[in-house]
Amino acid sequence: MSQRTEPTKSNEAPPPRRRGRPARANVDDIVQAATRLFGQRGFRGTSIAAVADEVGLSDAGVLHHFPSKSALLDAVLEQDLAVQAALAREFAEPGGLEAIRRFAAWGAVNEATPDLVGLQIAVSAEGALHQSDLRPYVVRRYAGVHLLIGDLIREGVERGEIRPDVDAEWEASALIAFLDGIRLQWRYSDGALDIASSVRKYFEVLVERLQR
Amino acid sequence: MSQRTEPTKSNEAPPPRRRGRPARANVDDIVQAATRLFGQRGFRGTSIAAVADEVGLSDAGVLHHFPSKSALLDAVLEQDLAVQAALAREFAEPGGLEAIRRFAAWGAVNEATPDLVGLQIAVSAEGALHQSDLRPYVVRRYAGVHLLIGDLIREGVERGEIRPDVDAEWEASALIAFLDGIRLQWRYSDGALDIASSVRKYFEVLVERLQR
Amino acid sequence: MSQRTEPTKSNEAPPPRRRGRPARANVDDIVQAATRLFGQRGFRGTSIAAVADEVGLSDAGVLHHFPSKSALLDAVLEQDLAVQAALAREFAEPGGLEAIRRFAAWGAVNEATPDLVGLQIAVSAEGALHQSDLRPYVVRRYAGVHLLIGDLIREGVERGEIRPDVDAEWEASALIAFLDGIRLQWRYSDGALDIASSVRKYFEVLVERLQR
Amino acid sequence: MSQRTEPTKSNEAPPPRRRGRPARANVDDIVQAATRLFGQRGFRGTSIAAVADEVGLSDAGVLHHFPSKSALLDAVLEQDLAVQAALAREFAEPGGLEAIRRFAAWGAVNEATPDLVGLQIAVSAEGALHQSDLRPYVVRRYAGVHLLIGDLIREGVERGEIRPDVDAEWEASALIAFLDGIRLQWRYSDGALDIASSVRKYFEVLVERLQR
DNA sequence: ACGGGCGGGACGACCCGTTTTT
DNA sequence: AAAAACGGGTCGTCCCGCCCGT
Repeated sequence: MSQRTEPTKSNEAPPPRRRGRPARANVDDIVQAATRLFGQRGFRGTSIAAVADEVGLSDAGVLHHFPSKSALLDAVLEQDLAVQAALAREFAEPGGLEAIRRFAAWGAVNEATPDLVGLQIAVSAEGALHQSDLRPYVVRRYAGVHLLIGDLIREGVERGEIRPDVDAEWEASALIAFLDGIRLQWRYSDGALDIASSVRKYFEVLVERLQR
Repeated sequence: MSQRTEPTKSNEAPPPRRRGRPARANVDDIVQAATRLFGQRGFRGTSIAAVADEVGLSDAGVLHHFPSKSALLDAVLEQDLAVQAALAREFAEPGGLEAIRRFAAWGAVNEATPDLVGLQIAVSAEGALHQSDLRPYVVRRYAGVHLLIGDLIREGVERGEIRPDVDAEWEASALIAFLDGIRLQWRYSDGALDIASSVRKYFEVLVERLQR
Repeated sequence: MSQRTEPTKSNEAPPPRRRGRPARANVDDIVQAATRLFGQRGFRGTSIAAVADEVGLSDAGVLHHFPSKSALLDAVLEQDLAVQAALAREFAEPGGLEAIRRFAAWGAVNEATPDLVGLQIAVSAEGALHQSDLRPYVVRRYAGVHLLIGDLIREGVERGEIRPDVDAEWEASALIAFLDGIRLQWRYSDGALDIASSVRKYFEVLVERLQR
Repeated sequence: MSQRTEPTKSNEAPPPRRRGRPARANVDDIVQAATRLFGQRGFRGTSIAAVADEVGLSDAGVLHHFPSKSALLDAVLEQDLAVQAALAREFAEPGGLEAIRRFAAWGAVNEATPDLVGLQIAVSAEGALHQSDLRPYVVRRYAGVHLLIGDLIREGVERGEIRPDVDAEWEASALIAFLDGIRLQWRYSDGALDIASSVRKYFEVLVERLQR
C-alpha cells in the first residue's frame, strides 16, 4: 500500500507532473513521518536521517525546514495536541455525565489513529525519564485532561446526575491511569487487545459508580 | 552510609587482603547502580561509562564483569524479577479475595523502593518501542501478573467470595493498567501524588465490585 | 523606517522606484557588512548566512549578487585595496623624507576606520595559514607597501635628505612589521592602546635614524 | 627523520608482534602533531581527524586521550608556554642591557623551532578574532612579555646602562610589535626572509638607542 | 581472576557552501 | 530574490575488543 514516500493526496495525477516539480516532500510530510517514527522508535531512538529517509530527503533537507531536531519535535507535538484538543472538545460538548459517557468511544478512536497513539505512548514513556525535554509537555497534557475530567464530574454533580460524594480528583486520576495503562497493554499485545471494548467496559463501571 | 564505591557486605575480604586494597566495586554494586541509572535515564540513555562512574570503575572495568551492556541489563532485570516474584508470592499467599485485598499495599511498597519502580517504568516505556530488546521481558511480566490476578479471582469465585459473573480477564487487565498508569503519574508528579492511598482506593472499589 | 536593509547613502534611488519597493539591500551594503564580519570573525569564521542576516537577506539573496563566497571576498578585498591605495598615494605624494613623515598619521587613520583595519588583521591572520586563498592577496599587499617605502627611502637618499648608508630593505620590512604588530596589539587591547601616538613615536625615531 | 604518518618502528615485523606493546601513538606524539597542524592550518582549520591521521590513530583514538578538541588545544598551548618561559628565563638571566642584547638571538631560535613559531603565529592570528577562545591565552602571553621587557629596561636604567628618559612601555610594545610582525613576514616569505639577522639588526638599533 | 589503558568503527546532530527551481 | 534541497564535514558519544599489569 505504498509504503511511505508519497503520502499526500492520492489523486495527484502523477504522470503529468508538469514542469519537473520533483514532487518534493513538504513540511507536512515530514511532520507526519516524524510522528510515525517517533511513535515507533521514540524520540531519541529516531535520527533525523531516518525521518529524512522516510520522506525521501537528506538530513540537510529536513534541517532546512526545521532548524533542529527538537523544533521538529515541537511541530509534531503541537499537531498532536491540536488533534487531541479538538477531539476532547467534541466529546465534552454535552457536559456532565453524558460527556463522560461519550468518552467511552475514546478507545475506538485510538484504534483508528495508531500513529498518534503510538506517539503519545512513546512521549509518555520517554518523558518519564529524568531530564527529558518531553516532561513539560506530558505534564501539561496530564493537567489538561485532569482538569477536563474533573470539571465534567463536578458539572454532573451540580446537575444532580452524579452522586455528590465522589472523589472527582481521584476519579480523574484513575481514569487517566487506566487509559494510559491499557494503551500500553494494547501496544504490547501488538493490537491484539480489544482496546475499544475494554475502554467501554471501564466507562460502564465508572458511570454506574458515579450514579450510584 | 557507605557512600558509593564499596557499599556492600563489610565482612568479606576474609583472609589477608593486606595493604589497603582499595575495596573495588563488586558485581552487586554494579547491578545496583545500573538499576538506579536505568530507572532514571532509561536503558539507552545510560552509558556504560555512567554506570562505571557511579561505582568508581572505568568502562572496561564494568565490561569485565558483564561482557556487554545487555548482559548487564539481564542481570538487572533478573534481580528485579526475583524481588517482584517474592513480593507477589507473599501477597498472594492466602489466595482468593483476601489475597487481592492484600495487594492494596502495593502502592506503599512502591514508595519504599523507588529505584525498582523507576526501573520498571523505564523498562515498560522503552519496551513499548518497536524492536526493543526489552519487549519480551515486559510481555513476560505482563503475562505473569495477568495470570496471577486471574487465578486469584477464579479462586475467589470457587470459594464463593467473588461473584461468578465477573470478567476475570478484564479485571486483571484493568488492574494492571491502573497500576501502570498511576505509577506513571506518580513519576510525573515527582512523587507528590499519594500513590499508596490512590492504589488502596482502587482496591476498595474493586473488592466491592467483585463481591457484589 | 528601513529597519536594517539599507543603511547607506540616502540620496540613491534617484528617479522612480515606485510602489514602496522594500528598499532591499544592495551590493554595497553586502560588501560593507561582509567587511565588518570578515574583520570580526575572519573569513572562514563568517558564514554567508551571517552576512545575509546583517543586511536582511537570505543566504540565497546574497548568493544572487555574488555567485560564491570567494567572489564576495574578492569584492571586499578589492574595495579595501582601493581605499588603501588612495591613502598611500596621498601620503606619498610629496615623496622622500617628507612623505615618510606624513605616514606618521597612519595610526590615526587606523583608529578612524576600524572595520577596514579589522579586515586587514583578519586577512593577514588567515592568510598566514597554509593553503589559504588569502595568501596571494597578502603577499601582493606586502610587496606593494615594501616597494613604496623602499622607493621613498631611495628617493630621500637621492635628494640628500636621508643618509646613504641606510638599509632601505630592512627599514621597509621593519616598518611594516611594527605596523602589523602594533595593530595586533591594538586589537588585543580592545582599542585601549593609543595606536596613533605609538605609531607617531616610531616615525619620530625612524626619521631621526634616517637623517643621522 | 621519518616524516610522520607511521611514527613507530619501521621494522615492526607484523606477524610476531611478540606480546607486545604495538607501539601506539602516545600523548606526546599527539600534542606534537597537533602543534604542527595547528601552526599550519590554524586551530579551527584543523580537524581532530587530521591530527589522528598524522599519528596513525582514528578520531576516537585521539579523543580517548583528550576528551575534547579544546582539551588538546590546552595541552598544546601549555607545552608551548613552558618552552617559551624556559627560553625567556635563559635569555633574561643576566638582567639589564646584557639580557636585552641576548634577546637578539631570538630570531635564530625561531628558525630552529618552526613548529612552535607557526603555532604562535596561528594562535595570535586566530585569537585576534572576536569571541575566540584563544584571546585570553594571547593576552596573557603579551602581558608576560611586556612585563619582562619593561623590567629589563628599568633594571638597565637603575644600573646606569640605559638612559633614564627612555619610554620603557613603548619600547616593550614596539619590540613585541616588531617581533610579531617580522615573524608574519617570515611566514609569508616561506622562510626566505632572513629573520635571524633582521631581528639582530633591530636589537642593534635598539641597544644603541637605549644607551645614548 | 580481576581491573584498566588504549583504541576503533559507527553513528549522532548540526552547519556550511552551493545548485536548482520558481 | 527566495525556497528547497544536498553533500561533505565537524565534534563528540557509545559500545565494545585487544592488550597488559596485578
